[in-house]
Amino acid sequence: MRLYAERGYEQTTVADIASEAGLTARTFFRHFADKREVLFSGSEILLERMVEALDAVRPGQGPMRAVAAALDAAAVMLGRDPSFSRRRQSLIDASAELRERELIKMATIGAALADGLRRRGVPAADASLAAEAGIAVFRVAWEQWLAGPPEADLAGIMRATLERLSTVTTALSPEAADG
Amino acid sequence: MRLYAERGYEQTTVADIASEAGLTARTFFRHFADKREVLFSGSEILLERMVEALDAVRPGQGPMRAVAAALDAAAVMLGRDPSFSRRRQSLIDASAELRERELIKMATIGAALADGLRRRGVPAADASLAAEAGIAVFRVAWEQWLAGPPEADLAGIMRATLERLSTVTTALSPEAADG
DNA sequence: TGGACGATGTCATCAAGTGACATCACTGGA
DNA sequence: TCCAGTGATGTCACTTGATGACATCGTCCA
Repeated sequence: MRLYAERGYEQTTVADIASEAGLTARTFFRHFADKREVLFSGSEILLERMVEALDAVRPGQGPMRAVAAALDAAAVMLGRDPSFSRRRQSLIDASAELRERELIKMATIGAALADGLRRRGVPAADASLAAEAGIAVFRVAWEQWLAGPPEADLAGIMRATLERLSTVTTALSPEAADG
Repeated sequence: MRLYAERGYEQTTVADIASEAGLTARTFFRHFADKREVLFSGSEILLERMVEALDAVRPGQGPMRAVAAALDAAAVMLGRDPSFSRRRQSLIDASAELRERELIKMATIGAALADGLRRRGVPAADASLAAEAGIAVFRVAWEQWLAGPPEADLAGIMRATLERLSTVTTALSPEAADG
C-alpha cells in the first residue's frame, strides 16, 4: 500500500514490491495470484463473516432480514479502522484495474449471499434479487461512510440505507418519496 | 468471438485475433484498449440509450420511474438478438477477466444513471441507491432471460423484476413476501 | 541421521501493452 | 497534375505481468 500510494499502482512494479519485502517477484506470485490481489486479501474473511451472519438469522425471517444481518457483520468488520479503509479505497479508486477487482469481489459476495438465501429456502430469483439489493446498499452506504466523518457509524448508515432502499423502490410516484 | 469460443479466451492471443483479421497485433491495440474490450464495444451505446431514456421521463416522476425507463430502453436494445447475447455471455461467464470487465461496464452505467437522476433533482444518496437498484434488477432480469426460452420478453422480465424488488425489499417479515 | 516438506530463488519463456518511427493510400487544394 | 497533410497500418524495441521447471535451504519428525 505504501508503494502504491507513493508512485501509483501502475507505476509500481511487482519487482518493486517484492524487493521492498526482501523477496523475489516469483515469490510474490506464490502469495498473490496477481498484482491486484494484494489489496483484496481480506475479502474471503469478509465473505465468510457475512455468510455466517446470514446463516445465523432465525429461519422463517424474510430474506432482507438475513441480508441485513450480513451487512451488519460487514459493517462491524470494516468499520473498525476508518483510516486504513480510506487509504485503501483511495488507491482502488485511482486505478481502473483495481476497481474491476473490487467489483468482482463484491459480486462474489453477492453470489455467496444469494446461495445462502437459497439454502434458507428462499426462491432462487428472490434470493438473487435480495442479494443484489444487499450489495447495492453496501456500496452506497460504504461510499457515504467514507465521505463522512471518521467517527460515523457504518452499521447505522447501512441500516438507514437499507431502509431508504425500500422507500425508494416502492415510491414510484414522487409524492410518495418522503424520507 | 469465434476464436474465443473455439480456444477459450485465455488461449487466444491478440496476435491470433489480429492475423485472423489480416492485421497486426499493434493495430488491434489501436482499435481496442485491451484484449477484453473487443467484447464490450457496444456498451457505450447502451449507456447512451439508457441515459437518453432516463432523461426523457417527465420531470416530477420518481427516480424509480426514470430508472425503469432506462431499463426498458436497455431491454429493447439487448433483446433483439438472443442467440448473439447467449453466445457472448457464455464467453464472458467462462473468463474471470471478462467478468471483471463486464462488471465495470455495469458500474459505469450505474454511475451514469445516478448522474442522470441527480440532474433531475433527485438527492444524491437516493440517486445512487436508485441507480444501483436498477443495476441489480438489470442483472437479475438479464440472467433470468438468458436462462429462459429465446422468445421470452426481456422488457417484461425487467418490469416484473423491478416490481419484485420492491416487494422483496419491503417485506422484512416472511409472511409479507407474497407475490 | 536422513528424508519429507514448505518456502524461496533462479532461469527461461510467453503474452499483453506501449512508444517511436516508417510506410502507404487517400484527399483537398495550388 | 502534383504536393502536402492526414489517417490507418506496419515494424521494431522494450517493459512488465505471469507461469513452468528445477535447484536450494532450513525445519521438523520418524
